[in-house]
Amino acid sequence: MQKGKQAEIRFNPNVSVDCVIFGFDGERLKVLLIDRGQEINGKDSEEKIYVLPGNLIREDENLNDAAERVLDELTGLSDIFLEQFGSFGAPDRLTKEHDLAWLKSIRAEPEARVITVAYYSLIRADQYEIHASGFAKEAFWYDIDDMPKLGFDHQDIIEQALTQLKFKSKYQPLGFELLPEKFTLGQLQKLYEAILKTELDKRNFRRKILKMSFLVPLKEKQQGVPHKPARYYTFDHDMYHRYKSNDFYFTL
Amino acid sequence: MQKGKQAEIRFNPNVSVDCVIFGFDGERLKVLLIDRGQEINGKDSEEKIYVLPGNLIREDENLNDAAERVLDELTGLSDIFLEQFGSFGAPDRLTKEHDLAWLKSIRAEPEARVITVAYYSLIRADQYEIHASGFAKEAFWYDIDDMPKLGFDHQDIIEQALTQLKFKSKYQPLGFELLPEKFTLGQLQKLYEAILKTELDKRNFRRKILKMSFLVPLKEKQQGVPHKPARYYTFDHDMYHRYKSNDFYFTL
DNA sequence: ACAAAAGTGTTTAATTTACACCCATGT
DNA sequence: ACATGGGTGTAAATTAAACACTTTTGT
Repeated sequence: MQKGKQAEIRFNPNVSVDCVIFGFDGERLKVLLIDRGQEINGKDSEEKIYVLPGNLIREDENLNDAAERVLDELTGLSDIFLEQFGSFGAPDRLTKEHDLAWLKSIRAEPEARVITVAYYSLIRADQYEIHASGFAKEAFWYDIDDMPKLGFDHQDIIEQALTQLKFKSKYQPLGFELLPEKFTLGQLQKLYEAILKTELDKRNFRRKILKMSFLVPLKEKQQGVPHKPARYYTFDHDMYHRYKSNDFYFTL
Repeated sequence: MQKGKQAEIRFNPNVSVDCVIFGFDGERLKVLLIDRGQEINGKDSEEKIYVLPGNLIREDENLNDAAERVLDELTGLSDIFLEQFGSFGAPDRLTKEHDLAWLKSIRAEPEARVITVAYYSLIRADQYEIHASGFAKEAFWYDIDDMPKLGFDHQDIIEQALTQLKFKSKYQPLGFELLPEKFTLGQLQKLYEAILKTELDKRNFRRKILKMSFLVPLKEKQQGVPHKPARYYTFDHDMYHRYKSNDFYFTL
């Protein structure tokens, strides 16, 4: 991420990154979408088109850096662990008129064939502040089961991200890189339930998840809740990686 | 642009595909590499550089098609199920002199920043014929534990492909899309052992693998082997996919 | 006092592991 | 006849699944 020599920044016209940021609010799984600020029917129709935060990569930056930069530029989110999960780029990706129209308004080569490298992450929706900027007019969390019309092939990209998230969460302890600092076991269970769309037995869940040695209980407990306050846990990165490299698997 | 044939074929200068083809010969795991036909020290030194089969994509083809085409063009392999597993493209990917020298000999824009989308597959090394063509002077199987010097970041790409293969084989029944038509359970076990680098108990392996309903025994048996001939099995694609979608997991 | 989620064990069923011998064939 | 890998079952240990009540807090 170098700034300064403004005139020097060149973008690669053929490669972009897109970020699928899943957010969990304690109840439901959401995705972060941006309103690209395009009036679709001339008048101020309600038909807006939403897209994933994404943009072209710079010629001098690697893919991961590009993903982090673009996410930051459009939504203000930084220091988020992003995991690459696939690349998309059918030549007929640009089939919708409004997509082309929009590209003409922001790109030097709007008709260039673009391959996008997709990343995803999972964060606590309420622990980060979103600030739309750049061409993002607004940025919102959308419930995964109730999404608006999306530009390009972003619907497809999100679906694949979800598949990946489900798969990973089933066979690995939910990429804890993707999780917030501290959490209660109830929250963690709800998260799993939201991702896997099943109900889990509380006692069995706790036993299994605690058997993995990288969950560490904190002294801190919930406050101000109208029920028995739950203990917070955090997780030990070192332990986690040792565990991970040791060919582990687990199942819920 | 590159080929004299038709003036119409245009390549995207910034995006390529690379194929990591794993081959199993009944004993060991190999990778298919091509000799790009470059004399490295002027004289006929033994220091050749090998690369994965890969090349730029066309402007009008999607990524999967590009991978299939490029693989076919360079090695003669077709009808092989390829699975995308990642994209690579550090801006400093082009650090080796000989890589640049070679690109200058075959590309219109040899210095362009290239992002490559990587695919892998696994086949029976002895059931396909390899015919090097295009810029591939030769194509060989190399033992996974005894590989020559590789161009670009191909060493890294292969390592990640192997990790992916290991991971998948552990949690899914080894992408049977990637397997040959018919096989004995002994061969299948050896394959798993080669990938996972462990020994497996024969009886337990058979029980577990047969419990999955998509392995179907054939009437055919081995012939001409100096021991009790083994039964051949094949696998039922439909069953496999039904199984797969049903949230299954399994472990060896 | 009540509503709401936290926290905690045991019994039963299913799965995994370890382990050894006979069989069919080619040389 | 012998060398080679194919093919088979069982008992013991581990892991998964089902299940209900008491605790702590805010209102």
